[in-house]
Amino acid sequence: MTDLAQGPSAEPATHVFQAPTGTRDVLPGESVRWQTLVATFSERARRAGFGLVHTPVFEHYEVFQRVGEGSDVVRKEMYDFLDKGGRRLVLRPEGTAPVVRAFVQHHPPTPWKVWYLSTHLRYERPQKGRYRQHHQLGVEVLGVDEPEIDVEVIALADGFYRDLGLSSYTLSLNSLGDAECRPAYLAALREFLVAREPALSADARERLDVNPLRVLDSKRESDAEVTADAPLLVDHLSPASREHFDRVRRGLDALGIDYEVAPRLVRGLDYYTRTAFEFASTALDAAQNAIGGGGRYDRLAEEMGGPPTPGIGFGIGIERLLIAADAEGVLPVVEARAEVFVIDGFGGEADDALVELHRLRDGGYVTERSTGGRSFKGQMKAAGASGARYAVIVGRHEAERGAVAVRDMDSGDQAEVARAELLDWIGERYR
RNA sequence: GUGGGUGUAGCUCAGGCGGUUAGAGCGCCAGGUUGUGGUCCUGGAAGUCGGGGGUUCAAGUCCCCUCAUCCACCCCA
Repeated sequence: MTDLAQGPSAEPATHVFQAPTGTRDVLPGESVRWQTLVATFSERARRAGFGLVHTPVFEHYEVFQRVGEGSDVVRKEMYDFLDKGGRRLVLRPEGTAPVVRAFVQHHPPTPWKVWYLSTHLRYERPQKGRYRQHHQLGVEVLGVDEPEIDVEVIALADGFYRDLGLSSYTLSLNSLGDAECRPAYLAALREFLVAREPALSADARERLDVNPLRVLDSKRESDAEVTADAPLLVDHLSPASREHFDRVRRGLDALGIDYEVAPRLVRGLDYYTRTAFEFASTALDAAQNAIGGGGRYDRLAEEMGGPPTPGIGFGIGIERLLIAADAEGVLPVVEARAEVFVIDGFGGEADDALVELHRLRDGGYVTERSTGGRSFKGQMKAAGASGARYAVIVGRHEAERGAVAVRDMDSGDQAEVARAELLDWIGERYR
């Protein structure tokens, strides 16, 4: 990172009081949808026995280095910097590595099942559905090897989508093999690719060295042609990986979760082993259609200095999920509505309206008033706009009788109610 | 990181081949008698035309740079 002490740049300050490139503010309205997402996910996770975990927004560089030199996330997208103590730190680009680091650090009993809502930062060129700061809901399970847990994890994501009302999405499934079968397969793949290297794109050739698997999921047509008859890992799985994969498929079938085997699905993080999966929205025509993805990472805990511990998890991007929800017309933005609106008929010369406002709020009602000393008529307009069902008019005429007027904003009916009975009166009708 | 599109009022957008005080719809505010919203009518506030430089008698309009944003590539959530 550049030295901040070099001083302010000379460029005009037209943009510095805007959210930085690739970041966005979540304002009321939109944030209500976030709350819905989080509450829905939280409930799903709770019922499946997951506990909430928070990890720091930054970690030591090495935590993510383990994620893999072959991944773009590590190679070119990390926000890394030296702090004032000379530590090399990284703003968290993904969610799994920090959770595994926490697992290794605290060595909780297994199975360790956690969910999270976390902020992620990656230095990339933003576009719709891809931001420099984004948020993910995710889960991780440490210490369970059996394929049924893979099914549980995938089913959790699927159930969450369905809870939200999403239906236009697909699940792609693949196995990336294990330590027994992957090395031999990689050698065979590399041999195949090296023989055809001149025909590959520059990007693909570069990947050939760092992670040949990634050449397979290149979206470039010319590369796809070259690798059309390349050996596929699903055909070279070890008996153990084969069986694991088959049992995951059997479990998904048993739960009625549709999927397609995607032999070229690799995913961008190097730590995946065996099960890898990705959910993609079919309601989006944009290139950013992955609404969730994950897989198994059986070596990661050990690589971080912990005991050999299998793991599996997924992440779901909130911003992107909301775009998919919009495309499907679910989870609409709902404006906040007041339940009761208090009109001050004293023109600010008495505090009666203020008192009623707070009695109503204490009584549990979403209660609003208008600010700015507006006229009676202006306050009525505000009451209408607030969506409140009742306007409580606190004014001189009624005050003489120790009462207020309550107007039903839908029907226009208006009644006089003793102040002492206001809460009961509204309670009978509202609740 | 590469290529392309777009930046005019809070929002969505008009502004011919440069030419007077830059417009519309929606929204917002205020009125349409004394304390009553929604519809309607009238009026009003609100714009560094993204920013900087250049060409010109004259630039929202043309040129260059820059910033932001969107799209594609790459990759991912």
